[in-house]
Amino acid sequence: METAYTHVMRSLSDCGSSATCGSEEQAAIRKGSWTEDEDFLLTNFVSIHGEGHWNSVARCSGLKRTGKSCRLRWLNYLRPNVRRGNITLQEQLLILELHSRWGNRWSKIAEQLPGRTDNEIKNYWRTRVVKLARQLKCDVNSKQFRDALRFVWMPRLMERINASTGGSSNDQTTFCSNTQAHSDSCVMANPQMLLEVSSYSSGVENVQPPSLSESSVSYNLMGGAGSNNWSPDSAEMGQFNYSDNMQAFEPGNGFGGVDNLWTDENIWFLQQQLADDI
DNA sequence: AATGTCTCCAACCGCCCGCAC
DNA sequence: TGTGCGGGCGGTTGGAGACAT
Repeated sequence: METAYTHVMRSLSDCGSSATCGSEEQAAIRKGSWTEDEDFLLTNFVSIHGEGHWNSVARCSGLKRTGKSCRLRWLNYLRPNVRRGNITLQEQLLILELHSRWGNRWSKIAEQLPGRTDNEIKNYWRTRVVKLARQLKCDVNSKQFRDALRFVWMPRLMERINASTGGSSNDQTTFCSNTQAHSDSCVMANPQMLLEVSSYSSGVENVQPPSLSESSVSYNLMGGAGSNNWSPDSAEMGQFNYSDNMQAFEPGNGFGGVDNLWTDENIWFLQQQLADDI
């Protein structure tokens, strides 16, 4: 029985004797935006021969493109099931979470967002998150900014998700640790979002996104005392500590007892950004 | 209306890794 | 074991459109 792989190899091998496969045709490599005709050619070629062996695809399809260019165009644009359009609130939340865990592992993050490409996520991060860090005049990789994401931005996203889904107390899940005493500061989220997060994370081999517990329903956003000091260790444990709530970001309180980044002006600015822009 | 500036994102680049030989 | 090639990944760039002046 012929596998997809052997089919591709045989097809491309056949192509090797084709008149359209001459190296002289590669003399002028095209760059820049793809035309409709090029998209059509590539789509047809891949639908017949399958993905992979992109240099051969470039040679044999008649496209005056590099293999890398063909691969990129296919993966980021032409491939079926590519999701286009705005990143949803749920997706934003997941990106922030996964980035806090994995850093700039865009392809790994993209695996958890069906239909989204690493390029798209990378662009989102650069245009939205890095921009915000720049406006706050802090490094995007600094602890201060990461704290801002975890304690302000992500809870804010969850609030907006709740608001947009119109959940009631019956169809929401309260995100509290079992030992959390401050019930008034628990974060609520719609189970649908959790299910989406859960489905995103299925199939991950070694590590699970930190948003999930074993049951995929309870989500420990609330740490114990002193939980405002985020650490990679706590993330590794699968525990997010979004508390001790927004008080830490109120003007004059500073944050984490550390620096002077969280000036009144910065905090006000951040909250305005999150309220208006996200 | 014309020009300058900013934002977003598609595409490119260079590095690295795995695999075949 | 060394080498070359293909493919994947993250970083960066450039152009088009939106917006401001």
